[in-house]
Parts: sequence; structure tokens; C-alpha cells
Amino acid sequence: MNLTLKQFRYFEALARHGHFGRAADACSISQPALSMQIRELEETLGTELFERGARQVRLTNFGEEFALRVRDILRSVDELGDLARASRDRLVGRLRIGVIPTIAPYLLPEIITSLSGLHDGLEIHVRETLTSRLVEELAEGRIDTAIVALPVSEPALTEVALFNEKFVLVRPDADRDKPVPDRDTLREMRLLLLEEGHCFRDQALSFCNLRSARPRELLDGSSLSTLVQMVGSGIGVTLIPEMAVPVETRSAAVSVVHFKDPQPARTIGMIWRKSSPLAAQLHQISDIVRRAGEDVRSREETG
Amino acid sequence: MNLTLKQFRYFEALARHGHFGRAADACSISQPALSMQIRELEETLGTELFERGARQVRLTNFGEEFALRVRDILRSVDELGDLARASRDRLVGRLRIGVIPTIAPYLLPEIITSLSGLHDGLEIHVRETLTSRLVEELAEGRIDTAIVALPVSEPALTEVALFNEKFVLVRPDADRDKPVPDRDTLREMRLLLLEEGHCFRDQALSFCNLRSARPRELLDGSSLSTLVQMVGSGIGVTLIPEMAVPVETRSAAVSVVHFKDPQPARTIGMIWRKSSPLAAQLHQISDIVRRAGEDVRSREETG
DNA sequence: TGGCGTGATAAGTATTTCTTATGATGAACC
DNA sequence: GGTTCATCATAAGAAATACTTATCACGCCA
Repeated sequence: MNLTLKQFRYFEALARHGHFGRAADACSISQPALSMQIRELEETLGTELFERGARQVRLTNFGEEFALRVRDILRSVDELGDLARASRDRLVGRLRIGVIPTIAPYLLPEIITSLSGLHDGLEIHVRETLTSRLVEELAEGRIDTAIVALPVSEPALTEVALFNEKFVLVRPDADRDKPVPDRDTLREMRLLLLEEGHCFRDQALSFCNLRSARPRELLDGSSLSTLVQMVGSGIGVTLIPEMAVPVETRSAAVSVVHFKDPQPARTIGMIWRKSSPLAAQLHQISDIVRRAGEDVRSREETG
Repeated sequence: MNLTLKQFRYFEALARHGHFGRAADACSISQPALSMQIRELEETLGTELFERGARQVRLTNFGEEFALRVRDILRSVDELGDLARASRDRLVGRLRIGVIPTIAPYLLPEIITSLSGLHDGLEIHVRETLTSRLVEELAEGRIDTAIVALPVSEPALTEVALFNEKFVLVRPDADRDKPVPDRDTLREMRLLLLEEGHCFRDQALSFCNLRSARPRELLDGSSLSTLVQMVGSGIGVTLIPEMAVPVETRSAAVSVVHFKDPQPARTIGMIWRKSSPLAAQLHQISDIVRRAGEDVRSREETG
């Protein structure tokens, strides 16, 4: 036989009451049931825990020591229950969130502020990389959720749309007064794009009705920031998501214009494993992220 | 339902193996049995511990935290078993031993030396008082054993004889060359005795064939040491147990003589509750005490 | 699409644990 | 000194629990 928590609970009651009948009452069982479990416990241990006197039940020396430890254990076990109850509703512990590079710099500060304000004691890990890798890491359980451009169309993943964001044209400041190009004239221009793998590259190309582009410059490992700086140097033009405008165009000699309808845009959403037990919390979080995105974009409009 | 250690063990195995089948093997149960217990555990907690992927079983955030604590608990529980095993054979913890005043000063130093030498980490509490009170305290579980003169004849107590000790006559040094009195001549002398309640008083009286004595001096709260000093002052004579001779007659102007046969004597023994779970250890201890007594008495003879 | 690996579910069985009834023992009380 | 009371142990049958084997469901992979 093995030690059981039930035996510990009965033992603790008996140690406290010093009386089989009353201890059994306290445990809501019959007195023989308690007797049997105590005997079982003593047999398992190979030692007597109580000295049964005619009129009193006393702990032995060993029983005293045993009681101290058992109380510790029972306390720890009860804490487990509390812990579970606490973590059932609100998100606790670690949240590993992946974000694509064309969103991360603009949205993350807001997200992290909101999340850590609402969920005290939440540890946030951020992973910034391409969608394909995020999906991999999601499948492997290395991150809990990711913020990407939809659709991802992975059957194992849940997708939740957060908001749409338009793409804007960034061109040298000198071009400020030129007319807004349409997608066809855009194709004629020297369009600077991120390296392959970035979804934003594909989205931009698709807007221009291009399947692929032979880049004249290799921009491996570069960022929207780099692109904008290059535009400022008069090398060409580029597209950036509108959320990036305030950050990226502040310190560059560039001008920004919106396209005429139909404007290019993409849907930003959150994804997570369908099997994730965090699903409920992730839905809550998606609301927070949506609000964060709205805040950022409204700041842009007014700023 | 309640949390059980069994569930914790299964959970730990599953957390370790990340695979229901292999974890079940490790627990020597079937896979469904493990599945059920894990589900039960999760339902009890109201939280998911594992995320069941198609090809892998992963701990959730909460599961990770849970695993840490569960491992702690299981370790504590296993330690309980070790603790029991360790304390089964040798005596550990606290030993509360009572001794009557006419033995304590002469035997205790030796006993304590032997006991604490043999049982490392044994905490010895000594209670020195009259037999009647020792028996009371034994019954109440306030001491574990007592060293007294036998018989005590309490049905609830085990008696173990340790050794016999003779009584010797202590008389003023001036009487050194007088003949050894017998019990009848002793009755004529001015016999100094301990106050009522001391068994040694009764034993001495019984040797003289007296049922009681009207003491001419009230010696309440006194000791053999006091008696001997009084004898040295020429007030009367007294009897002391032979074990007390070296200590008590060293610094007094008294002479000591043995009686002729039949010499007065008493049996010193150990007593403890029949229900005491320490019985086995107490038997061992009684051997140690017996040897201690022999050592003390042999030192007396040669010294 | 069919086989494979894996976990969940189902049904029946074994084991454990509980309850009620009763026995044994020592203490208290005439 | 028996009688009664209190208390814990034991016994036997009932209830609850845990386990086993067999089977299903699902996703993955070829």
C-alpha cells in the first residue's frame, strides 16, 4: 500500500482531536473508517503514530514529527487548489507572443503597456520574426500566440481578425506635389521592398498585380525603417503600413500619400493553436490588442 | 473529488514523458487509467494541465508551475517514508525519563552518558520526583519511562527489574568500632528518615519491622545528603542505598557498615506504559540502564 | 485515402473504502 | 466487585473508485 493524502487528512484530524470519534466526525466519516485508515497508515510506515490509551489518544514522538511534516504537505496541496483557482480566470505566468516585424515596433509598446497593466504578474515574452516561422513555433508550442497578417490558413490554428490597416506610399519629399500614382503607374516606379519572406512584401506586390519582383537592391535583413531612409535619399519609393507612418517618416525627407480607392490594405489578426488551453484568455487578449491597434492608428490620424 | 497523491504521481510521470502510453508504462498501469486520472485531476483543478497536441503532450503554463510544486510535495512525502524507516529501529527524538530522588544523583550521570553516546540525536528530559507522581505522569503521557523501586504494581505499567541494591547503615564516625546492629537494635536507635512519600523511607521502616515512625525531626524536602550530614553531626543514624555511599559519605564524619544477612535491599527497575509504542526501545534502554547501575556499584566497591 | 500512432471513451471487473453492527477493554461508579 | 459507560477495534456487506481490455476518434503521413 501507499501513502495517501486521505490518510494524511484523517491523521491530521486525529492528531488535532486526540479522539477517534470526534476526528471521524470532523472528517464526515464513520469512526471505523478512520480507524482503518490510521492503521493502514501506521502499517505502511511500519511505525506507530499514536499511542492508544484507554481514555486518550496521544501522538508518539515520531507522530509529532510526522504531524509537522504532514501539515506542511497538506498546506502545499491546498495551495495548489488556490493556485489553480487563481489561474483559471485571469492569465498568469508567461505569455509568449510572436509578432511580425512590420507590426512589432508600432504596436508592441502599446500592447505590452495594456497587458501588463491589466494582468498583474504576467510575464511577456516577445518573438519577432516572419509569419512562416511564427507558425512553426506556434505548432511546436514555443509561443502561445502570434500577431500576423491574415489569412494564415493553417487548419490547426484559430484566426481572429483585429483590424485592417491601409498601405501608404512613401516617396521623396521632392515628389510632394506630384499626383498620387495608381497601381499601374506604381509598377513603373522603382519600388523598394523588404526581402523575400516578409508577408508585407507579398502584399505590396499583389497590390501592384506583380507576382514577383527582381529587386535591384538586396535588402536582406532590413526593415521598413531602412526602406524609408533609402526613399529619403531619393533612391525610389516604397509602401508602408499606415501604423508605421508616425515612427518611420518623422526623421526622413519623405512625403506620405494615401492611395485612391481601392486602397491597398491588409488584415491584422491573432492566431493560436486550436488546442491551446489559453483560448479563452487569448480571446480576451485579442480584444486588448485590437484596442491597442485602434489607439495607435487614431494617434496617427490626429498627430 | 479531491486531489490525491496517486494523481500527482501520474501527473509527474506524464509531465516527464510527455506521452500517455509511456507514462502509463512507467506507472505500471494501462493508458486509459492514466488518462482518466489526469482528466480527473484537471477537472478537480478546473484548469488544463496539459495541452494535447496531435503528436505531443505539453504542459501548459499552469502545468509547469503545478509540476514544480507537485515535485516538491512528492519529495516531502517520500521523505516521510524514509523518516519512518529511520525511526523504526533506533530511538529518536525526545525521551522523557523519570527517576526517584534516591537514585537520580548516583545513576543519572552514567545513564545520560551511555544513552546520548549510543543514540545520537536523542533528546533526554529528566524528571526527578516521588514514585507516586512519576506513576501519575506516566499514565498521563507526560513521561515515557521511570526508574523506581519495584514493585509498583500498576496493571497498566510494564515493570522490568534492573538490579538489587543493599541498604547500608550510616552512623557517626565515633561509632566506627561498635558492633553492627541488627534490625531490632536499629529500632532502638534514633533513625533519621526522609519525609513521607519517599519509597526509600518505607523500605527502611519495613526492614525495621515498623509500620510507621513518628519522626522527631521533620525533614520535609530533604535529601539523603542532608540525612548524612545530620548523622555526621551526631544526631542519629540513617540508612542509605549503597549506590549513594561514594557520593554522600565523602565529606561527612560518618562511618558506613553493611548489615549482616538478611541484608536490607530493594529492587530497582524501569516502568513504562504497556501501551507505549516505545516498548521495544525501552527494553533496549533498560539494558543500558542496568549496565550503568552495575558500573556505578562496581566503582563503589573498588573505590 | 488508408494505415499508423495516439489519446479518449465504454463496459465490465477488481479493489478499495465506507457503513452499520458488534466485540473487547479499561475506567468510573455505585 | 460487578455494572455501566466510553472508546477503539473488528467484521461483513454495500458503495464507490480505480483498473483492465476492447474500441473509437482524430490527425498525421505516405
